[in-house]
Amino acid sequence: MSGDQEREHHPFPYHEELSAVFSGKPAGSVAEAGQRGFDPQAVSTPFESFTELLCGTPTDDGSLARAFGFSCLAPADAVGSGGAALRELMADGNDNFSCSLTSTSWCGGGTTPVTPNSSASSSSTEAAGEEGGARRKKDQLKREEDGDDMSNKVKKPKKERRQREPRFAFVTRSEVDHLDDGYRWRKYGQKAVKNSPYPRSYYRCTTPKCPVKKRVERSYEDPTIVVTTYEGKHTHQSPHTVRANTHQLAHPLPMMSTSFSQLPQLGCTTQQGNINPNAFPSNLSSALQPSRFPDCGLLQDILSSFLHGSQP
DNA sequence: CGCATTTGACCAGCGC
DNA sequence: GCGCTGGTCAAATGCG
Repeated sequence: MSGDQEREHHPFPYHEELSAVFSGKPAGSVAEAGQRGFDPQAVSTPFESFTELLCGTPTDDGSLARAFGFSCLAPADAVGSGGAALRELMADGNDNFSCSLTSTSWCGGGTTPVTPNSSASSSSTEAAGEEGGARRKKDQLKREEDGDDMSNKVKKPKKERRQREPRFAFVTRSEVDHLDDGYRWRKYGQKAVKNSPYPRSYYRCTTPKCPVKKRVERSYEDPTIVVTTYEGKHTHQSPHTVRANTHQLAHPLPMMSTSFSQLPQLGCTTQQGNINPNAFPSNLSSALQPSRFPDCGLLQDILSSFLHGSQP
């Protein structure tokens, strides 16, 4: 595929979605900021606390944030500093970076649909371009044959503008695209990502009425880096958590434990946008008592597994 | 057969 | 207003 050559050069496959998550700002505005070169002055919206972000608890006491050594996944001004740092880190192939969970490979617990290296598909914009146009015509023809004209078709009622759920992202070094995080996901879409040969996949939690969605995409500069963006809050317990509880935590979240066995590598971005690789282990255990975490879903699983791992 | 994935189209937002 | 892009839908297909 020659799409790579046609790519505009970017120091880093920056995705506004990710920075939106990091900044707590709506993607659109962050995208703007990104296009303007991460002007920190332009980004002043306070972001939510980490726990608020994850659990929706307004009564956050900030302990988690302190434990992480930063106010959230990224401070507001990190869209400027951290965002740039993020790019540099990614470009350098640095293992430590803002809440990146560096694992050499994700040992999915059996149910992981392993997609080794999403191929450099034909994707890109050309797929949606001429080819897409042809397909559209084809589909139009098909509809006409079926007597199904769009003009006659009773269109679905327009969806009212949805409010964006808080999002956060995990940047993981992994060989598989879809990381098994204990929840069950149904893939509902895939899109070519601009400037990247790797498509972005869209997943929805399969639990009825659970609004959580996630997007998974790879960095084109470092295909081993997977960016998983979560949106929303689980309205249920992780099936895996239930299972783990059933087993009295004899082997709590085995797959997660495996994946996070390299947590010492895990770094956090501080308020200054610096990497604070030591923030996790020392502070987390004191701040992240299980009682502080109601059903936070994914991250609870992750953190609890981490805590169990660090506090045998 | 039921559920998950694939895939092309549609729709809305945004920038120009 | 137009084109581009991200996000979603839903029919077709695959798989256990």
